Amino acid sequence: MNTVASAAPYHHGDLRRALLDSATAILAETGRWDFSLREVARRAGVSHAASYRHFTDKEALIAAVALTGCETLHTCMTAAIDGAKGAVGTLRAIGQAYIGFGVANPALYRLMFGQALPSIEGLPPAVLAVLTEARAVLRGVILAGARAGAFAIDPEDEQEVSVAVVTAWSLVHGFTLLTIDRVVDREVRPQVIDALAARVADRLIIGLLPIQGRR
Amino acid sequence: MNTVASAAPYHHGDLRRALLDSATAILAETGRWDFSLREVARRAGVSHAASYRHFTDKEALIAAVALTGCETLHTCMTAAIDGAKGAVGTLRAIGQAYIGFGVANPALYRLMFGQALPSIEGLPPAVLAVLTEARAVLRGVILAGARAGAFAIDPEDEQEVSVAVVTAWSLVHGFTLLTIDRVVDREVRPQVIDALAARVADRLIIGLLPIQGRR
DNA sequence: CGCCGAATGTTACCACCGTCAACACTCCAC
DNA sequence: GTGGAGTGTTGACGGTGGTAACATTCGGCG
Repeated sequence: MNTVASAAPYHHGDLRRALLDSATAILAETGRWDFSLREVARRAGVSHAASYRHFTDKEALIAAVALTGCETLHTCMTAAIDGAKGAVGTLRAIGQAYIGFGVANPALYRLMFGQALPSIEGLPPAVLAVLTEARAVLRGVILAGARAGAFAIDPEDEQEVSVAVVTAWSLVHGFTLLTIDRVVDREVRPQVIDALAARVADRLIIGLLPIQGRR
Repeated sequence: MNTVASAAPYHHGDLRRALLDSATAILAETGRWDFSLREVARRAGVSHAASYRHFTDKEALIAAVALTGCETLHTCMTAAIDGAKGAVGTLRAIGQAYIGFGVANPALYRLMFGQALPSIEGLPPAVLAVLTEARAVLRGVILAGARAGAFAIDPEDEQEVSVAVVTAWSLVHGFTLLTIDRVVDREVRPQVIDALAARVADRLIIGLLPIQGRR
């Protein structure tokens, strides 16, 4: 029993958070999520079995990391919407935020969409909820644009709207991954990813604009 | 020493191939590539250390599996080109072949673009070569279309062509992954993926067409 | 204050894994 | 035939995920 502040207390305080931070740090440093649970524990300065008081599983820990990523991504997207004007501008802002998050956190992004999703079932419901809402946000933007006549989409046609949603999401998701994986880098090596992303987005948006608005 | 044919011979014959097949089978069945090397060996009816005569590493085995996937994908793409006419038709055919491969081999696809690519460096050069050629094929198609006036792209503008290549690849890659991960399924549940893919592709292609060709 | 149960962390242990080294069998070239 | 090269086996090592039994601390209740 030592009341000196510098002595490590038996109880950690917030070990759950500390473990998450350690795991996230390792993920960011190595780009891999096949680290050992024991290494995470070592890093948090705790014995290897302590994590089982906070996570049922190694997989559960990793899922929790992925969840924080989903939440951050969602925050980025909604923040981007707030600062944007017009349907096209909003769409662009969302895409930019999305890609920006992925490029800034490549390993986390790959974890979220690579391992955490071995088919969407069996996911922590929390992750699923965030993804669902993210899609709803995108759909809302496109729908609003369609209603305002900014896009050549019939807002009453569910299918057509869905196609646009899937198209936009696919483009942004694919671009993010190709950029992370450096496949894009070898095609064009842009000063800034943003510039390329903007031009790629243009190609999509041109396809969405009504005839008179194009080019 | 037993000359009876039914006795298992000491030498396997083509163990390398057998190990690859086992690993591929496990991958397809479970959707995961964190299987144990020992399980692969068991499946091939061989002792746990035998694989080290054919693969330096567990990672090497997995990379080899990914390589076969890359080759198959490349084959699918080139085959699709042969049967297609016109720039738009060819582009559509490539996309369809690409998506079809991904959907038919979800785990393999995810392995190829999820784990085998922790940034493109450090990849087996063979994989890299296949990817590079795949991109060249796509670029060739788009360039040809641009030269023929089928797309609103200046064939002399390297950047513009590259943007189109990245856009097309991003869209197809993203769509494939979202479909594999069942994210798309919850947006629209199409009778066939093909129909959705075609409509998504249309959105891209409309953006590529010259003005007079649209809609 | 003192005590007790719940929460949290530790140690000890298990089966299994990746990898290596030493050994066994088989095939082919001479 | 014989001797190496190639291929498969056995056995061992340290590390890992996971569990159980034990230790420590905290918070509430007398």
